[in-house]
Amino acid sequence: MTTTEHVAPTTNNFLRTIIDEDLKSGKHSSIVTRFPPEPNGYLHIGHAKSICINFGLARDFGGRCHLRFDDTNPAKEELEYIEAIKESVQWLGFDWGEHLYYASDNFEQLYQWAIFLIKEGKAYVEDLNADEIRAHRGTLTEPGTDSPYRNRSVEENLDLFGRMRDGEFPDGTRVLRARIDMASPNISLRDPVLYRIIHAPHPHVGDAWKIYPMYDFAHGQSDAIEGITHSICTLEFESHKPLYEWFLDNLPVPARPRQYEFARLNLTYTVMSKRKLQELVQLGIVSGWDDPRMPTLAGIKRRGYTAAAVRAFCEQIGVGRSDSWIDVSILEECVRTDLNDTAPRTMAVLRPIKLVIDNYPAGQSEELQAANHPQKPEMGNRSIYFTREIWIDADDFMETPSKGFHRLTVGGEVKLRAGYIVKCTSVVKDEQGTIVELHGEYDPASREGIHTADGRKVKGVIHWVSAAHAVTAEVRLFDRLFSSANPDRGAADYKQFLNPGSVETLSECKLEAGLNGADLETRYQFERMGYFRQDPNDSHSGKLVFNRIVTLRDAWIKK
RNA sequence: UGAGGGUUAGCCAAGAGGUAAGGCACCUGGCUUUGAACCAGGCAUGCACGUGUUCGAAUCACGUACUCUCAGCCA
Repeated sequence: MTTTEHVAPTTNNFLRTIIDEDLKSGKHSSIVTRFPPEPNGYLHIGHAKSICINFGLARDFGGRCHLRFDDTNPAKEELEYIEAIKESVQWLGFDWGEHLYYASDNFEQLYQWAIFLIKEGKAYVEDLNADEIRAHRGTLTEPGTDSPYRNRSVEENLDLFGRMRDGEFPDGTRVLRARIDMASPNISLRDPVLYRIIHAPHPHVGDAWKIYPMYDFAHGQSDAIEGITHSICTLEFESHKPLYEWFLDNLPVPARPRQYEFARLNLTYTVMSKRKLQELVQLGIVSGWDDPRMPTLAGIKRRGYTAAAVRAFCEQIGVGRSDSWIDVSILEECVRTDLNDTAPRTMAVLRPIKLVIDNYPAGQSEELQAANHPQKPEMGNRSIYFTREIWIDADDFMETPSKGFHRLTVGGEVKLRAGYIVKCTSVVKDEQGTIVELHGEYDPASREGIHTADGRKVKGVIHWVSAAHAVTAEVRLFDRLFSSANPDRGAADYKQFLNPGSVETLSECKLEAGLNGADLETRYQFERMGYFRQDPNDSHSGKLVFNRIVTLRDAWIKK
């Protein structure tokens, strides 16, 4: 890649070690990996880890990575998801080139291999129903027992399997099973189901098939067909590895891929299971799969996170085999690091309160230059305007300041960022006693620096916007969706840990005029407030809507 | 004693018999017109525990504890 992104130096991991050795020993001259999602939902940050591992390894070792849809269950899959998944992978910055595959494109070959197993006496048609099969399977501590149909003749199996394919039997009446070992301590080897009958249209191959292979019968063989060298999946598939290998050993496959497992990503303050994510959408707890609070790639993208930041995050968390919990703050820190570098600065007053500069003439205005980035003069300046009435943030004023507060107070002075030093002289309140307006004076000689005419240093610098020039916008502030670090853990319903304040909508925010009509893609730093970007769905010229991507680090608020 | 994994600092994580990388977090100090960023420094006499092998063990052996995964016609 040619990006100049910040990426933590890639540390070694067990997969890199394995690949290094395979390349060095000549076992492989180049590597082929794959990212194999089932198109049954939207991708989330956990998938991003897998994508970065698979595509990243291929990139770093000069190999290639395929995108393969593991579309073996038409009951759950949809075209919509296929498109959304492609888009997310591309958004993350990866390219499968010519190598887009579907497990369903291998259905005929898989079917022939099933027949091969039947002829070898290694597969049989099962007439038992699902409950009976379960009863025969045994338990974790007890062996299973053979099905009465286990010893059918090859001819009968061939006949029945052909009729299954022809659609002669209804769903659930028969399955094809591998004939392995009902007493195996590894349950996935107790005559696993290979094919089941599903009369449903398939998003990729239409209604060509009435029987569909299970994951186990499709995955390794698809890897072999595509010439995958390193088939990398998550740890829960580890117990399937002997089965994965059993098929490769017992079928005339064209290659011998190897499966390796890594620990899936667990992130704090969110849930990651597809079922729960879907429930949040269905119950209307979030606005959709792309709600900016969702851990989906669609949500993260809409929120304004950059792909570079997500990649840096995946690089930073590493790859291991031990169960781990990554704190969301690490993801947020990656976003800040990326945006600090690239985001132009601007000022926005989120909770406006008016400050009237009594010693500045009404109707007058003056143009000031503000740097777009304090450390990058090459990013240029922008014009802002100083006038008699300006907006400042309500949080930047305290009538009776708490200890350590160094913003504006009555009688106190503060520097307006890129502007003058102002002093607050009085407070105007309504009958209820709420502050409606502040009055103050400015020091005309204080344009440069933070020192007053008599040499004192002003402690606070605050952001502000000219009332005469400001544009009004809606700003959405997001917080974590859950108030518990592990809403998923324990017996309690995860929904009871929902954070009621996960979104706060402020509708009367005052922004610099330059933000009106700004490019939708540009991420800005609203100085002292965080990083923001327009909501791609809801923001338009008539109504500006900004999402807060992430706050700035705040050493003051922590105290 | 069903099988298979895992355990290195608060959170991740490198390490493959030669004396504990790195990142985040945290703490000091510096710099600063963002309480931001940045810079400098600090942060494991110890690698779940125990025993053994060895001149030498996070690395090897044995045992123990805790923890995760598997009993879908899901992936």
